[in-house]
Amino acid sequence: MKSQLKIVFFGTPQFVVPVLEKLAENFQVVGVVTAPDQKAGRKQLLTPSPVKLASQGQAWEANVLTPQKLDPTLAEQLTKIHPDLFVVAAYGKIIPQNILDIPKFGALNIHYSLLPKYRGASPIQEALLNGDKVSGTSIIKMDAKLDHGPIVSTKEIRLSESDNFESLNTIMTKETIPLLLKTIPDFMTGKIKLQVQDDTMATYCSIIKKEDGFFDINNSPPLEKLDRMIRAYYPWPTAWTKWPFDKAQGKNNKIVKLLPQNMVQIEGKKPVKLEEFLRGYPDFPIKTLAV
RNA sequence: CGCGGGGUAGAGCAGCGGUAGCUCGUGGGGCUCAUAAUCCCAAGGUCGUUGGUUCGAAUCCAACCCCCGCAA
Repeated sequence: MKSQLKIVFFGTPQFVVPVLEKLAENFQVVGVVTAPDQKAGRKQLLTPSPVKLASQGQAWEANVLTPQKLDPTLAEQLTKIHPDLFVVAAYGKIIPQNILDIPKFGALNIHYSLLPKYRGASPIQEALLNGDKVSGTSIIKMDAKLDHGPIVSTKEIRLSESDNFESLNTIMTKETIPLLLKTIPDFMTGKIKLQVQDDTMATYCSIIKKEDGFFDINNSPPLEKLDRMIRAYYPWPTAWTKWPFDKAQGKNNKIVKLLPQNMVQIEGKKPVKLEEFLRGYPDFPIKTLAV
């Protein structure tokens, strides 16, 4: 039985596509807002966001919006659609209050941490960097402040020593989808009592930059920290360093990435096990990644 | 025409004009109570493809195919 609830979905990256798909199976997705096309790939071709690509051929294809700015024009477009609810998942921009006010039931946001902990753009990475044993996923009713609105529902997720950003992200999404599908009807009918976040407990994390993954090969961090970086920053930006290796004419600096599962990748080459890497590059200073 | 790295034995690499080499793995053998330890021997490569230059090319030139990093 498909609900007649009209939803507009806000999201951009690949990992959020399953959320959109499941929403579409259970509700009326009447529009999607996602990031504008960007140059990507080695050829620098203009590429639509994964969410936009996933919208091709779908019922809401005509209402895929890719605004540069969340301005009155967008508000007008959204108003025309007459949505009942927004669902926001890794959209990438802060949505102003006047837009959040458009749907009659407001906007829900999914966030991959146990709020108010790790508000911001990199909750999974932050949990991995801190070596947390438990994290989780939260659904909140959005307000204009960053990840600040009252909590609608949450679910704890236990982390393992081998989780990396990619794997944990997949787990989070998998756990969040059923929670979201269950939460939406309960939220609409007012069955759920919203829980205001305790701002005094809030912590924040900012968007990951490429340099965050860098470490000095001559002064590399303790193995435990390195291991956390490797897992938190995989597959991007990865824990990486610059390493000078001998070449016929002088020394050359190459980027070397450390990947989960004891894998190493030097610029221009495929990932290999550290053990194999060392056979070809016996001078590489890191001899083990075992914690 | 965004920038750059690379394609050489099963794997990771060196060689960069004169009949292919290192580490590891593999096979056989020795030493051991024994061994992922150690020693000896062996197998295994049309050096990405196609042309060109040369007495001679993995090594130089051209084109093409494939892989990858930056960037976004």
